[in-house]
Amino acid sequence: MKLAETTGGPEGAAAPKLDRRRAPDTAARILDAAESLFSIRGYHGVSLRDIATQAGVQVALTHYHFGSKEDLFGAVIDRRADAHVAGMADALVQARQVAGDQATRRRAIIRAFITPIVDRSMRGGAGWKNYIRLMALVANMPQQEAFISPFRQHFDDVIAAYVEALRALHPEMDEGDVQWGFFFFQAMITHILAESGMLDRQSGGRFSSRDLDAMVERMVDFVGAGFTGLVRVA
Amino acid sequence: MKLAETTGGPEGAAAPKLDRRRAPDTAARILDAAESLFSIRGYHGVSLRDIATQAGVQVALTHYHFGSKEDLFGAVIDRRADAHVAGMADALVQARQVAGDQATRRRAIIRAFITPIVDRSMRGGAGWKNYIRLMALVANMPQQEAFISPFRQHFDDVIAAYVEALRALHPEMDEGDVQWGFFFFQAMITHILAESGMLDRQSGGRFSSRDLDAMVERMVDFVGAGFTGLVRVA
DNA sequence: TTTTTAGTTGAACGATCGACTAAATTTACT
DNA sequence: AGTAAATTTAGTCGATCGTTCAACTAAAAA
Repeated sequence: MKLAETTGGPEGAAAPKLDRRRAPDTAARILDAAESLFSIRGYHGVSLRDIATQAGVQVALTHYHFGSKEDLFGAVIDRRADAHVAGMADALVQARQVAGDQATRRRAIIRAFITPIVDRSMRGGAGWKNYIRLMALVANMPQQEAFISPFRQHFDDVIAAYVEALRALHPEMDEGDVQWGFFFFQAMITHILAESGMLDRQSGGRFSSRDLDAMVERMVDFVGAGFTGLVRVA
Repeated sequence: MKLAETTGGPEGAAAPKLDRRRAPDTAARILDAAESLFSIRGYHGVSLRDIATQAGVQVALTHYHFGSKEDLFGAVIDRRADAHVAGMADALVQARQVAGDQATRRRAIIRAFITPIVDRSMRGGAGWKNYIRLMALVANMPQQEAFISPFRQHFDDVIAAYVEALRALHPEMDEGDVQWGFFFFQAMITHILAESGMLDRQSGGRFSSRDLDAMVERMVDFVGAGFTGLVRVA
């Protein structure tokens, strides 16, 4: 997954410097186009020529900047991953400081998990909306390890931290049941984010993206109450 | 979108012959291969040559029997749709006859919705397992109207019937909130079924398909309790 | 038996795919 | 200004894509 590198010219001489003479925005435009197209039609449904055309550049530039098609896909994932993981981790830190009864603190953690995702999708601009949709698309093709493993590499730790926070909050529950609950929660998010892209494109859908805030509230209600259903009664 | 059918010969004469020219199962083999491959790699990730090879037939036969690639995809969907819709409708009829308090009857409806799906995936044979996985895969690419609309055409009515049954059970709830709850429920199912394909292929996964029955129970617990969280307190 | 029809075969079509290269152009630094 | 590195252009490569076709086989109908 190399980024812009020299095309293997005579490397006998010269310094190893990586100073980027001029890269106005070509690489970013390619990433934007790839992000947008991959998130809608999937990896196989998009050609490098599609991407180059939408970016307004030559096909060869995709190879120059990002290598193979798979590498480009990985670069799209990597670009925003760290920022997003950091946002999710921050939200968890704040949620852990919420005081109150068990239900209140649980709702805080649940809300903390989904808020950064929906926030970026709704208010982070077109790029983030596409990125979130791409995350959902990839999360739904688990058969293809090659596509999903880059995502897992980035997000596994922070997800585990959320599960641990919920587990600590529920000493009365089986650890496995807590994992089930969070798994159900993730499944809901994944599907809804995949669908949200359509919903604001054609306004005839079930709800507009403006209603996503309301949906988050209903989701926190639903998931928070759902966890109580997982407590085994003695 | 014809299936392998007898060519309507005059069966008035002779014995109960089971004629069939010389293509006893070619069309079905093509559908099986397409179902299996589409459900794993998606529409664009599969070529007609892949399908023909796995079916052990010539590429041209896919066009002879089913027309274009898109038509073949539609034929895969259509083959099992009616049987599956009927199963879901039957389960709802039985669930409506369950007596008890609100929570009990609600659990019956929830369980009725997911049981036919998981049942067919686990105990319906390889074909049904692939079909269910394909349903999940398609449900998660809502941007592509051409792929999802055939599914909706089949399943919209029976899904509406489930929502109506839950709504009748919850006169105290907003109709919109009932729809939210069922939408969350569907989202969970969709994602989990997409993932279940992987889980029994590589046994290192989080759970084996034998544990799917246990998962259904946890899911009924979770969703049933989740609905209580959607009731607006006055 | 002859004719008709459904099914199958193997090969090819034009188009497009991902990958790659050489040359031209632009930039940063001396 | 000169130069070397960085970037962009235009084009080619073999492979594969979905689709089409004419020829052929075998069973059903006449």
